Amino acid sequence: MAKRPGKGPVGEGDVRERLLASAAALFSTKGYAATTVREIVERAGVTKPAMYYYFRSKEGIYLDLMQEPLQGFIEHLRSAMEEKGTARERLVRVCLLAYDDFVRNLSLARVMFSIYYGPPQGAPFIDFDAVQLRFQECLVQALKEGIRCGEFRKGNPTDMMWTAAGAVNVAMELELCRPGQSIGREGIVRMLNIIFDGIAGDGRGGTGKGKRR
Amino acid sequence: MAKRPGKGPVGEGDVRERLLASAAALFSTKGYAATTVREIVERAGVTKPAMYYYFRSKEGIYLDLMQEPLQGFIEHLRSAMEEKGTARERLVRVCLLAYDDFVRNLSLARVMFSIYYGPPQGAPFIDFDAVQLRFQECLVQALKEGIRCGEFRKGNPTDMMWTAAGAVNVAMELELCRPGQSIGREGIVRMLNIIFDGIAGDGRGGTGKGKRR
DNA sequence: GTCTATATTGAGATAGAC
DNA sequence: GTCTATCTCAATATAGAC
Repeated sequence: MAKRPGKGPVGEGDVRERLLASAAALFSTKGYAATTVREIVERAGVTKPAMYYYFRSKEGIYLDLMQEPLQGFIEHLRSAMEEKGTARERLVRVCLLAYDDFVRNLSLARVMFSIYYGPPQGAPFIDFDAVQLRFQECLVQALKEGIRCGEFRKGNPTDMMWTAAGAVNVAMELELCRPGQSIGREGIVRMLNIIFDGIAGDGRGGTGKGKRR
Repeated sequence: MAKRPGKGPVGEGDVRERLLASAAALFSTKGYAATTVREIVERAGVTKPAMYYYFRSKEGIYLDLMQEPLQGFIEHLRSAMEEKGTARERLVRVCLLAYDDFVRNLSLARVMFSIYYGPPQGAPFIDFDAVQLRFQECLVQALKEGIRCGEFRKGNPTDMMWTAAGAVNVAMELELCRPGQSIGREGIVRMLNIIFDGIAGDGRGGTGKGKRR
């Protein structure tokens, strides 16, 4: 009532949005446990009861914050898998999609990373693993199709999936801890090309050790 | 004085060791910020002043805990790079070494992961990036030698390094969040073989898309 | 060296006015 | 809806006895 009754395109954002943005920034720079609600509300320019009004607790604002981008990613995966193309194209597309979503929500992705791979920090449980699994299933599906139609050589699609997922993860992790040196989408494509083509000698006179299978 | 004056092989561990073990377990299951000094000392079976006697603070026990394995890893890298072998063998060796050290110190590695890739959680700064950089330099060195002597095809050694590092990271991350399904050392070797050999069609009648360069 | 007891600070959360 | 003021509890850290 005091500020905006909730009408029209909000310029700076209403209280709820400001609280979410503030929490995202703080959780991602200090961590969930190390962030206090006092800091969240101060940064948002409101007081504590405002936070407890919109979200029931510190856990509540965390859950509201994280779950929406995760649902979005699942949805993006679904549509991407419906598009056409060769197996290789589909694989690259899904990898870049994951990376794009990651970068778009970089702050929350940092929080997710630290909780998914590390200790929960007292934060309420979110099933990040289910999302990760969904992503990996998409990769495996593309790889299996590629193997079936002869686009890829025979082999263990799960191993191939992990190798490709590793390339995507590396690009994400670079974005997290050396933002300036990130290799970006182009880097992912180059890594995937390496995986597709291999790096062992191509007859230029190497030792030829790599010619297995 | 009350327990052991510090003589002979300590069976269960003296107070200092018990405190370190307790802190490692708690930091890795709850996170640095979410772990309290009270929990650390209770699990170690001592009282708070004992902790403040051996370490000056919660930050102190964290630093003592993390730094020793990091120094060990740097040292292991150094000796591994002095051994002989083909570039491919050296690359695989360094990757497995990193993985072995990671698994050996899994609890602390989990804490490191969450702080290196995520928010610092209020923990004092440790230059994990310098260690990571050292590891990557070893990989690049092996790759450059392999390219120079024709064992690997020409290409960007940095991109190749990231791809290999991604494979190692994936194995580590699986160990962290799906310990039962970890692909282990053998999985790393299989992923590196994929990177060496590529997964694109090998003339079995595929679309032949992969034959760039 | 290790304890009991306590100081001190700041956390998450709420009551109740407006 | 948003505030001031405050409750309650647990955190890190320390003083001082033994």
